[in-house]
Amino acid sequence: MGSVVLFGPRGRGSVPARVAARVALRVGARRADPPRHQRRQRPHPRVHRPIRHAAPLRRATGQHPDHRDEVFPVDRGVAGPGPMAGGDPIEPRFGPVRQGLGRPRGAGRHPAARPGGPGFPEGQRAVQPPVSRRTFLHGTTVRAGAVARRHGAPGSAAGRSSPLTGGMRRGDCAPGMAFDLGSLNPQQREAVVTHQGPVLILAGAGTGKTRTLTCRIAHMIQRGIAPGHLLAVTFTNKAAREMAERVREMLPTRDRKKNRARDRAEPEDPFLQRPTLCTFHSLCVRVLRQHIEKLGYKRNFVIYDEGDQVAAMKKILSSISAKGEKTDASAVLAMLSKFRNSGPNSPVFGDESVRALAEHVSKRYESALRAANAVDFDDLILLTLRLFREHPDALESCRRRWPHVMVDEYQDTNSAQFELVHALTKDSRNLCVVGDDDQSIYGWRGAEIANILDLEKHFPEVKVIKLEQNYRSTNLILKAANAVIRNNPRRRGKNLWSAKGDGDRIVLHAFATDEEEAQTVVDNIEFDRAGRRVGWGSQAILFRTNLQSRTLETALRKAHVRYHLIGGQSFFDRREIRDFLAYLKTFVNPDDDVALLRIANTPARGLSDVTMERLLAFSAERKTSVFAVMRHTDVLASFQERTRDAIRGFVAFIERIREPILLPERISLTQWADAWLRETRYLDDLRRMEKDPETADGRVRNVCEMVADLDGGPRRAAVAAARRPPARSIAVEAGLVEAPVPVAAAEAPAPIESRPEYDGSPMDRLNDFLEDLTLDSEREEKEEAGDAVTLITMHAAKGLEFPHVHIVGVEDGLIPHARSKLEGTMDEERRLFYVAITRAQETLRITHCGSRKKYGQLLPCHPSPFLKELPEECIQHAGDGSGDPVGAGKGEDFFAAMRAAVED
DNA sequence: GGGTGGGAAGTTTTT
DNA sequence: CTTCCCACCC
Ligand SMILES: Nc1ncnc2c1ncn2[C@@H]1O[C@H](COP(=O)(O)OP(=O)(O)OP(=O)(O)O)[C@@H](O)[C@H]1O
Repeated sequence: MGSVVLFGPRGRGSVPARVAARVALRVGARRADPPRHQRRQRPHPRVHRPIRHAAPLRRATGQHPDHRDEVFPVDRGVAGPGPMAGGDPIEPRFGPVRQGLGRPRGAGRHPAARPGGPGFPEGQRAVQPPVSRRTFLHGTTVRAGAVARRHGAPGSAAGRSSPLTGGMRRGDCAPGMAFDLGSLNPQQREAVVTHQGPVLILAGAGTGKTRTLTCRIAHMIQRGIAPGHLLAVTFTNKAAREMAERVREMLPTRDRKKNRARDRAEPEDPFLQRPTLCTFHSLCVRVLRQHIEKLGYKRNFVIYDEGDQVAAMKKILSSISAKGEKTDASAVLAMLSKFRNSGPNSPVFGDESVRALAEHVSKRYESALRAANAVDFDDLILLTLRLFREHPDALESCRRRWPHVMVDEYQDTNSAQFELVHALTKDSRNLCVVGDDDQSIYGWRGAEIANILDLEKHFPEVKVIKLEQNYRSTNLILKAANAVIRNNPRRRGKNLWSAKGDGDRIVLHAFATDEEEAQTVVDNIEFDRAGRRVGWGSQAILFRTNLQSRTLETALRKAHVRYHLIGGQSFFDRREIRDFLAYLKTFVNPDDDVALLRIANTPARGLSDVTMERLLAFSAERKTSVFAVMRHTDVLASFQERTRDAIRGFVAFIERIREPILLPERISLTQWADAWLRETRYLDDLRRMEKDPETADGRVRNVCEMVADLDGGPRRAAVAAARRPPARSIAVEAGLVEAPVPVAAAEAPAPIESRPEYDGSPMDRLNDFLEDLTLDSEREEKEEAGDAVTLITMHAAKGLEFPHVHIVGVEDGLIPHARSKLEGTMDEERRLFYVAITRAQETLRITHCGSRKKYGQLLPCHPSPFLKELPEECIQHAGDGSGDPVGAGKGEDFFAAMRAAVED
């Protein structure tokens, strides 16, 4: 593992999209069917990952330098041992501080100063965020449905200075103001300067909790605590990156060493290390990569995503249940997850036989994963706990490594995560957690509000800090949010206030259909942009379910509005992506049955359902992997000659392809994958199976981009692709890049030895790649996708803020969700609505419709009961489409008229 | 062993 | 409306 700020996601280019698959390996329809082709499964018609189709433009517009400058390790300044657990540093020993930066206190601040702006200290420019503004502009592309993306040239007008940009940022601190304590209110300051002992910041939305935490990190470093000793756990990888960025801006930059993709050697000296900012899961991966052999796993374990989990579970269920009987594997997994995560007060299964069955299934599942040297999301936490329990030395080394622990969004931690935190901090007592019980929205995932409300039980001496000033929203928005959340029982009341004025009223808007709703939201956005110079980037559309984004996307695309969809699990659900990843996993570890079964006969190579089923039976009987039994001579002998040859050929293929990745020599993984993909003719198969040539192209391109990503991530991918031999490159074939002109082709590629993207052994790099994808699927190449509207679920919006927010589909059955009524989780739904409202800084529009397309059928719906909880004086009803003047001005009418004119 | 068509089923939120 | 599964064809 490298010395990285964000591990899990390495500091390299990274890979977008998210994992979570319903599509799984078809193991398990009655005993265990091997994978089969899914037919007629087309890629999502919507362009979910616009990025994925942008490659051609990428090259055309040129690359931008990788500006990923490092801040840490920071200047060590005074030599001396780092503070040990519990010991406070003696003196500020932060190194030579650049003028105007990092002044311990009282430094003047210019909130308006942005990078490059006037009054900005020399040298600071370089710290501004990498200018890789890639945006997608719909409708400018070559082919329908595809999306082009451009990135502004470094420093171009697309940059921050543009009045048309804006958007989410959190814990914001303009560079230069550093963590000037004067910019904090007294309560925040107290949290920031309290470095020792447990601290709990329990405060409402927008009160600066995250910012306080960020400043605390910077302050601790400035006061001489070794950066390497700090651990801050965030809820998402994105949040971790943002926090790292903020901390970076607050501290002087010194060592400008290039952040190499795989700088595995971490300096011993904690002063030279960087603080650890990541999610619980990334943290555990990091710990486990180091220690997991103690638990009997191999170091190169893979992490199963949801699709893999379902596949594994199906296999088990079908083997134990009567044929024809089908149990919902994902439901079983959900139950299992709850059961495993919910600590001592685990739910009791009413029925004894159910309980026994659950235990049995759970055991089988665990051993299946272990046999495949795989762990799932829950395992990451649970195995780490087990490691700590069974190997005190490992625990001890982690405690020494991170004597200071911080957790953001603490209200959403589950029991296992609490235990983890507790294990780390029980002795040092240096724990700072931050959260808001009103924003606990992950109960369905095992989150325990009790973790935050009962922190005193475990840390009686905790210093509780309350923040009451909201810095985010105008008063009417805040008032409405408070009024809504007040309807929840059992909460810690808060008195939020804001110094911002009343601001605009919340605009409430009803529509007949969801399409109208989407259209009007887009109209409003365009009106704001044209008439008020409000950039797309400062607009966000929030919805309850991922499905709802479709209608919105269609409307946005039609209007040529750039947008940025967060979440939505399509990319990695695609068949070709899952296949490709299964191939990689198989090469990493052929004993991974789930992966192997998926690709064994994809493309068809004579290993039919029946054959694979028989092999699976053999493997169960002999308690070994499918791959292993494929090499047992007696097993082979039991097959017909043709099948036998097919099996032998497959085994030989796997062994031959994985050979180079078992060696330490650095290689180009892109070329490697390119070679075996061509050998298997997988892409041809893909194309053949697809009726529509355009979707086929899309699929092939997706795979090609993955292949290109293997070497150093997307940013370098285009370069790498362009350098490949023109004639045979699959990238060229796929139209991923244009065939390089002869001159470029003649240019000798830099030797592999000197290219940082090849650092590390192939096996390690593959593991990193898979890990990034599984853990941080959300990741964009660079957080700022340029000026684009954000489409996001209410859940994923937690912690973010936007000047202008649209909440759509606020209807009974969506929020609160129909299911939550059955489950009795109305309170959580209300919190979710509260979270959504409190994302808005300046304006908020809430919409709902009278009917909504569902199953392709228009179904009636009714306004959410939560709407009645909004105080009348905070809201304003917009016209219902009948021509009344509406909230945002005449925008809607204007556009509606225009549209009508155009469409006729 | 491989490919096709028809019918059924299902839709919360995510590391 | 979309995706998954099964039964039936070649
Ligand atoms: N003392 C302060 N002075 C000025 N602005 C502040 C101050 N504290 C926080 N802010 C600003 O308030 C906004 C909200 O801060 P932040 O995101 O840290 O709040 P939060 O409590 O973590 O919110 P949430 O509960 O929604 O996650 C940010 O834009 C931040 O820059």
